[in-house]
Amino acid sequence: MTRWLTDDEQHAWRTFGLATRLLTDRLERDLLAAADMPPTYYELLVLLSEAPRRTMRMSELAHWTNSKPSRISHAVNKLEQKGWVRREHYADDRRGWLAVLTDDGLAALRAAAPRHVAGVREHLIDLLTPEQLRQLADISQVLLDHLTEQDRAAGRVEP
Amino acid sequence: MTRWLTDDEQHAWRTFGLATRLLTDRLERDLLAAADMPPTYYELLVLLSEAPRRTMRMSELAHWTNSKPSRISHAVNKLEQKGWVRREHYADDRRGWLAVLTDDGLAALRAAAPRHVAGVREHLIDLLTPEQLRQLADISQVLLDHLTEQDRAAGRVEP
DNA sequence: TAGGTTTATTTCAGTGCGCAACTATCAAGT
DNA sequence: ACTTGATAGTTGCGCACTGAAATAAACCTA
Repeated sequence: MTRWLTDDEQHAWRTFGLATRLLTDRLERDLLAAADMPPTYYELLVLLSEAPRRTMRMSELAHWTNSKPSRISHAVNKLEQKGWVRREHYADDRRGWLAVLTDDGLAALRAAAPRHVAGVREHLIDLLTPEQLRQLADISQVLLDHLTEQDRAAGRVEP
Repeated sequence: MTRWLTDDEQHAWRTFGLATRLLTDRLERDLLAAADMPPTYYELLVLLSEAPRRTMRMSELAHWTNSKPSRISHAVNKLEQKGWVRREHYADDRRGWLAVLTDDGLAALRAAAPRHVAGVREHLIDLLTPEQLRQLADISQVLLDHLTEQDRAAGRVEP
């Protein structure tokens, strides 16, 4: 027997679901239009740009984007073709590979960033009061803790 | 010159973005596993189930899922193959078509719903206090108003 | 050094989507 | 009535993304 949602819960869920979908659609469209950069790529470039030596192992990329290895392999192939990323052997374990963000890649990211930030401001940040922004961060943190905890319990990631 | 995000803003945005992505991924995976129903289909079935006579015009479906006509056409083809939806002429304008949710379709939806609701509870609703739920609804409403207002200003929908 | 495990790649197939071309219908003007 | 133009929807084609499975290479342990 199911615990159905109350009207308030239903309303919250629907509004939330629709709003987030529209928001992400919008940001992705804008990013693609402005920088010819699929959202998938952007995420990977950001991860690399913030990593030490602008470098990450393939498996790390897979972990933080929680995706299968093959997906990363495909994506890095594309990024390598564009000249934004290059592969390097991982010295300590020669099965492994490192993805390194090139200067061109960093430049592309820097070129795309302002538009993206402007979009985030326009469609999210600047719409909310500081109070609401704090609330949103708190709520998101709860969800995040829960979802990553789930993954951990399922034995999918390191502690 | 770009107004970059402050640390607080950055944190809110990242947490929010990641949390929503993980949440939707999770719910979609569960739904697919439990009901063999792609999230895309589910959305359409829900829309139809709540419409008068369980019926909607193709263009309405396109509007409320904000997607291109062709996408709806393809999707309804699939749903029709499954026997969950049937097409009917629209009497008042014979260019138009109605998508009608069949009894089988309603049954499939009813079968999938409990799992889905349980997931929404487990990964969202039950994690938050009533206060937080209200905050989330308010915030989402702000985003929603803004984004649909944008669409309207761009002349994409009726008032 | 044999056997099992881990890391990553590649091939292949499936999916979902949009664009462009097309058909059919309607609505307006002449 | 007849043309013209707009609207509703479909279809075919190609593209991009993803995952499953098979493979190869390096590693680890007994």
